[in-house]
Amino acid sequence: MTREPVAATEVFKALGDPIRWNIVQQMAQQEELACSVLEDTLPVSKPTISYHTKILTQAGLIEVRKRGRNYFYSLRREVLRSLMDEMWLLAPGPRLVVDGTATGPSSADRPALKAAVGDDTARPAALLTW
Amino acid sequence: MTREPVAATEVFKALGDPIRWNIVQQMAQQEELACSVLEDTLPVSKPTISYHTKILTQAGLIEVRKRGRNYFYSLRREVLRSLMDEMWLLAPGPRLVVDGTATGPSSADRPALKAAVGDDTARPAALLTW
DNA sequence: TCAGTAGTTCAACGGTTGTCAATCTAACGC
DNA sequence: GCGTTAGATTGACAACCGTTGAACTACTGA
Repeated sequence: MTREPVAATEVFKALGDPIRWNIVQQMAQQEELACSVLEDTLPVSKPTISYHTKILTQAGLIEVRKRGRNYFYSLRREVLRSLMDEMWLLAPGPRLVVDGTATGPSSADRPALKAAVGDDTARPAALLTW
Repeated sequence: MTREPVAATEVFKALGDPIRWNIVQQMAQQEELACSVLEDTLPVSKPTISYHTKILTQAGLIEVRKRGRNYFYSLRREVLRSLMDEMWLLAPGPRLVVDGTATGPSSADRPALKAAVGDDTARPAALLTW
């Protein structure tokens, strides 16, 4: 649930707390992160961890899986990526666009800034946007 | 001032407010933005605008220039880019890295994920990271 | 010199956020 | 069933945040 697009500011706000940023970074290392690990690695109590994971969930950044009485969290990288897309619109820089839809959610409706990489021969798989 | 590296969470927090995100987006459109424009386009009082621009400045996101009695703000895009770099570490995806230092602040000390684009001939100017 | 203007700083206020102890719920092992 | 455990929820509280009117500072133009 909470699969409707979340406002960018809500995601930013979720990432704007040291503990939550720490959680997200830990999750990026593994495919799935057990709640008990957070209890060991974070300097806060259980209710506080629960509070922070809830905020991350509401922001769409993590996904919760319950297995028996254990909880496992995983990072929804596509949310992070679409946030990067939004930021890229404000501060464009070197970036690769795989032709078609492979780059991410919003690669299709981006301003027409594309230019072929390398020489002028057709190279359909890689376009450089600046 | 405030040119020392700012913590990622502080920048996220600065971006996590609708009014501040609006300001940043407006700044991305022009090279420089007059304070008076913000007064016209935002639904808050002058002191509030001052408060938000101060937070954005402290986060390193904008730069202030005073000309006579007018203030002009400009976006520091490199801060946005280095934030994207940090996020990219957590959620890698297609991305172009210009060889050397042209990509941004942290392209040098990134994990060794680089691979040459296209065929195997040396193409020093463009590296694809995945 | 002096009134007017642009924007900041200050003080105060209500609302939100982060924290924890206590409590609750659901699954586990016996 | 029954005690134990993992983790969420609740309630309370202090700290922080966003907003504003009022006062202030610095520049402008006559």
